[in-house]
Amino acid sequence: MLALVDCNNFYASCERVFDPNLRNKPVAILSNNDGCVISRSDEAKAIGLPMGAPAFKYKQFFKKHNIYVRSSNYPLYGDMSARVMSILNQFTPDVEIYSIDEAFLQFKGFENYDLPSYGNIIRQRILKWTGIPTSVGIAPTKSLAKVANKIARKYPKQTNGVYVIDSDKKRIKALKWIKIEDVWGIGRSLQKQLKIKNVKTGYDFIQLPDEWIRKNFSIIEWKLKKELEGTLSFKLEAPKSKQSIATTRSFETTFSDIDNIKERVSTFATSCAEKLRKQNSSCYIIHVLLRSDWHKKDLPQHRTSKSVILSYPTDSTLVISKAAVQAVTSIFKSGIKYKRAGVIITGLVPTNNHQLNLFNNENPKHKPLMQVLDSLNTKYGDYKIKLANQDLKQTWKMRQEHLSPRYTTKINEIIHIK
DNA sequence: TCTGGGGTCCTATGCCTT
DNA sequence: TCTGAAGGCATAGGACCC
Repeated sequence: MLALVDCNNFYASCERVFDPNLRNKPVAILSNNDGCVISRSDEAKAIGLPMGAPAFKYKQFFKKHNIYVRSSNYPLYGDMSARVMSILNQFTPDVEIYSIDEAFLQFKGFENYDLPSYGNIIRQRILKWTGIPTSVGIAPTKSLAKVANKIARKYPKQTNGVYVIDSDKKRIKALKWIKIEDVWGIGRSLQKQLKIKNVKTGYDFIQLPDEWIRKNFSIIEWKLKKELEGTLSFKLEAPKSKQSIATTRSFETTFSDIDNIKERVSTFATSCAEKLRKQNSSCYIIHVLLRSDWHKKDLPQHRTSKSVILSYPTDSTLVISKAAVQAVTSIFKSGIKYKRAGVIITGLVPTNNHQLNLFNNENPKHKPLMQVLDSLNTKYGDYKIKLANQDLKQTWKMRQEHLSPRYTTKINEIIHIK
């Protein structure tokens, strides 16, 4: 059996742990740049605040309904997540951290356990030790555990936050209950195709013939069907090293000049390179994206990207930034108002263990230079050492008007008790 | 004025080689 | 030497997740 443990309204719950004023009140958390709503408390959902609501359109709404608004505080959420996950590790050695707020637990050799009560112990311990409420779904497969979790979340009073699918009868009942768009792995596009075939629930989906699914969809949907029928197809995954590292952002305004875009791209490349060195990897593929404002339908649109393949793997900011800037210069079109750019690095290899190229290798001076750069940036934090082509005047800053303190990761922002 | 960001995986396509 | 089929690979783009 597998359990899916999911933190309820995770970001909103994290804010509540440290600010009791927010308890039992409607809370909304905004995305980067305070752009749109990405997490809501139950109270905010009940008022009718939709997921993804653009903050600027909902200013009045927030005010009218006394919704407490917070900017996203990722250092805080990341730290709270690590605490929750370490608690889960006490219950079984087989834990797959699926995302910042959820994890799958596998119970091998737990046949004699009373799983509903075990689920309850998990919930209670997390709540007591971290203050984060969770829901637990238990079932023979991951996809069914997801369904069970939805039921636990939807009916907290009846289920006490834990629901177990351990019989065919319960499985069929659950599948007849769950809407097709709420099934894990069914997104907007698939939902549209399935509605044409009159598939409205998870149960309708498993009635479709295997061949039809195989022909019209990808292998994933076929596996999904097996999972919903009770056959394990998605195994618990071991932690994998990352395939790619990305920094992509929307600009606070649009840019039509190459200089501003080069500066942004250089900054994104620098950030990717720092993340890369933190995990002791090097990369040899650099991918740059550039895109106009798709909300402005009347303006000419341009969406483009370019990859650069290096002849040797590198973790040098200088090399990665130079390649990214060259790439973006070659795809830039004048006369377009660009709104968003990004740098994605792939082809990741461990730095100390990669194949050396006979003729073409990293400039040996870069390694000590990067070490100095990283240690200075760690020491002086916000006053970073930058490349000359980055934003030296600090004119660019993310909007975060409602940011809570980093209670758990910065000593001078720790909670005060009066 | 102001509509997120970071990932993974799959498929279609085109080119090259066998 | 020509030709078509088939497989491998890289790339771009889409779909999905949180």
